[in-house]
Amino acid sequence: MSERNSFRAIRDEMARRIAERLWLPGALIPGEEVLAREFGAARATVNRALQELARAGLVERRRRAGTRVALHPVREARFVIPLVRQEIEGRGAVYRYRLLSREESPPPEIVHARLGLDKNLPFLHVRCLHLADRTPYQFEDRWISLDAVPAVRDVDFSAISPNEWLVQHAPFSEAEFTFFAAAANPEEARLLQLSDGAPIFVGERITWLREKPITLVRMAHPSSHRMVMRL
Amino acid sequence: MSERNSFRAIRDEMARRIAERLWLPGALIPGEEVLAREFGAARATVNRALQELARAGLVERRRRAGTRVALHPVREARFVIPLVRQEIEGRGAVYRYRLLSREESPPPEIVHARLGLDKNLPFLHVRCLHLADRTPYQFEDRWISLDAVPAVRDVDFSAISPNEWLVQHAPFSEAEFTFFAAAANPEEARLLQLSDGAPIFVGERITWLREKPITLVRMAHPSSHRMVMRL
DNA sequence: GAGTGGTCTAGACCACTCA
DNA sequence: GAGTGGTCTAGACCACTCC
Repeated sequence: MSERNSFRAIRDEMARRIAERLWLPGALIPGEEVLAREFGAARATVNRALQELARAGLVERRRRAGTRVALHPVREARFVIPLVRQEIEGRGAVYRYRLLSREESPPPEIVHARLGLDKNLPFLHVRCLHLADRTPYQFEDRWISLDAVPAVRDVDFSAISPNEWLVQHAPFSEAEFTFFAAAANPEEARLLQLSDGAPIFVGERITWLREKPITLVRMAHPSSHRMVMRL
Repeated sequence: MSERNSFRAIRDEMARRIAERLWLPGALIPGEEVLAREFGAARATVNRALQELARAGLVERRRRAGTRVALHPVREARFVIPLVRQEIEGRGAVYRYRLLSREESPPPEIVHARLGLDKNLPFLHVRCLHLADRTPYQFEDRWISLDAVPAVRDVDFSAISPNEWLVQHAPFSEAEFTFFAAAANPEEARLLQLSDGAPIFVGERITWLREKPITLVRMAHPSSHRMVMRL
């Protein structure tokens, strides 16, 4: 592993040259063929290394134009989409779950607009609370499309959370996440045991399966919540 | 493109089989050799398709054990680390920048602890404001290690923001991001034109170059701020 | 020990884009 | 048209892990 000619070694060596300014930002670096000769590797191996650097945002590649060191390393971080339960248990706390309400209901205008729907489709509205060691951790307010996930009609969600059930029964192909800060409304404050207007951390998620909206969920956390990711 | 035997087509077809439960969660799927025959492709091509599915969290692969459909699709989203300026200009607003203070100073206990430093190193403390169309967008409060980035002593940051300068002059190898909601303290409220105690969205970022801390920054946004990522 | 995925090679052809 | 990256192939060997 990490031999002189492994794609990892080649990738890391090239990353080093970029970090240490041997290859300057904006500069054209040698072509794959040349690098392959230099590193004593096949072109495919160099290609793999370069593709990883491109994915990491360190270089920009274009056919015919060649590979350049990125001017503004538009790097990206990855973050794992957790199950609330795993998130809580991962912190060594006991996970508890409480269903607050579950009813079929037409979604309010704002939800409708958020999902980009033109016609009125039947939805299931589920509200529940996730606790860590008896402390409120997340208030989940969710709309599930009965059109996209009809099976959900037969699930009562008293034992399993919608989060968990959907992960196992309703695959998605696309998702959009939005995070922001807000002031707790009276209900959120009560459920999360905060004072009125206290800052909360909100995550909103919409998922689709092939253009069809599956679910929209709003997850509210007390301001002690930390969302962490590493690069 | 997307021919029958391209790695994309193979990847998408396998993703479809997983989404439609033709391959059940936890089930072992055929080996690369078998799949290669089925798709009329080389094993390397199937391998690339499977590696992408594994990276997306749809399958889990282990040597000798084979490839299984993930039980809990631990999927991950990617988000790009933006330059504030690009973020603002990307919204069609005019970017403005104001330096508030710049001074060498030993970091407070809390910063010190956050960086995991044992000895007292010299730091540069920079505070500045980023505006979108004259509206406060982000208050940046940053500590830069003079030990790791000595060149920063000669930069006065009145014309270029530390964010932008560092991206171009101080590469990093590791980064940690933390996001949370908080209540604006009096200074933050004044600078962001909010009322005292209003909810703000805070991003904290620490970057390292080979174990050595480069900078710690706290970025505060008004609660109208949205952080969005797509999968 | 044997079976699976992980990686590498050498060669080939294609796709895109610049001149 | 020509040069660069993008992808595929066929074959090979290796590394890990389960039996």
